[in-house]
Amino acid sequence: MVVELLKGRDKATRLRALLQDPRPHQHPVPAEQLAVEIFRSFSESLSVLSSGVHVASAQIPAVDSGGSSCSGDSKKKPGVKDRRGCYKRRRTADTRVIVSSTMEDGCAWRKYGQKVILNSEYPRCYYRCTHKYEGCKATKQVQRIKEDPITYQTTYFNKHTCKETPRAPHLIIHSDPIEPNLISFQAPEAQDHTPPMIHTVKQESYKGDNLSEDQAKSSLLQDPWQDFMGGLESSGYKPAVWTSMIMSSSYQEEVASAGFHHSSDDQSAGLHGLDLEVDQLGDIDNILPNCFDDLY
DNA sequence: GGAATTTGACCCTA
DNA sequence: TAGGGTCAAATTCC
Repeated sequence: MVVELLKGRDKATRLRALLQDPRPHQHPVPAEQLAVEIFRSFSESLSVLSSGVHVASAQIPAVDSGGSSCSGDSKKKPGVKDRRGCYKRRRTADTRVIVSSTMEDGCAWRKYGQKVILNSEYPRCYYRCTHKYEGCKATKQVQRIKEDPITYQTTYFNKHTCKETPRAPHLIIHSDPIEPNLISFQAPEAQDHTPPMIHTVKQESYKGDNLSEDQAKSSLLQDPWQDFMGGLESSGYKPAVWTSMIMSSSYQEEVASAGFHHSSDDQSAGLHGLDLEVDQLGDIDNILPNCFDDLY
């Protein structure tokens, strides 16, 4: 993991130099390739981190919830009995885990329970959507993190089927069992009604009326980003690592209708998500190297 | 007085 | 059978 983080930081530093250079075409490695490699370093690091945590929790009995209590007494024979008491609600595609400094997410929730969890210092709180009796099955569990008590881990189950929508997009640590390490932002519309999708935006042709090409691009890409950032600030989310931006379906249509091509191929999704961030934030000096420093 | 929260009891799963 | 998830009566809040 350390090796991958160092590689990533090195690539980010080179990308920064490239972007600051008035003659970027003279660099041997293009920015696009560096971005791909940076994204790969993030993925590899998170993959290593994930497998390491898994191994640790299997070897050390007394760790916090997340798989701890299943290991039990070392004298016990491995088998069915070792899973006793390890009941955990099964996660589905609608299950999302968010780590945040606040429990607030803009939705109306009603607390229906609180439990002391084995080996957890803090109780787990259970919430359901206020509109349960209108048929909304959305629930969430909130638990303070043992190692970082000012941080809450919120697990969402089921999508809101009511008209309630959160104010801000969310930092989602994993939204899909197939991609357990994906760190992504998901727009409210996408979170409520559509499965997570990473989309990319490339300018293919411009068919604007009175706006210049730059104005059109700016209006399409910058405004949602500013809303997104504003939403983050208002809701207290301060993520340290950003890897991709997930666009709502309505915004994809908006982008497409203005002459921008969008695609969702897995191979390039991370790259263009990263490109978007670089373009919009314009602060590459701090973002990428610091991401790796934070992880490191 | 209605809505939200608390909390002990019960249910479900592995 | 232990422990996580949910229910519902009691309590608190507005």
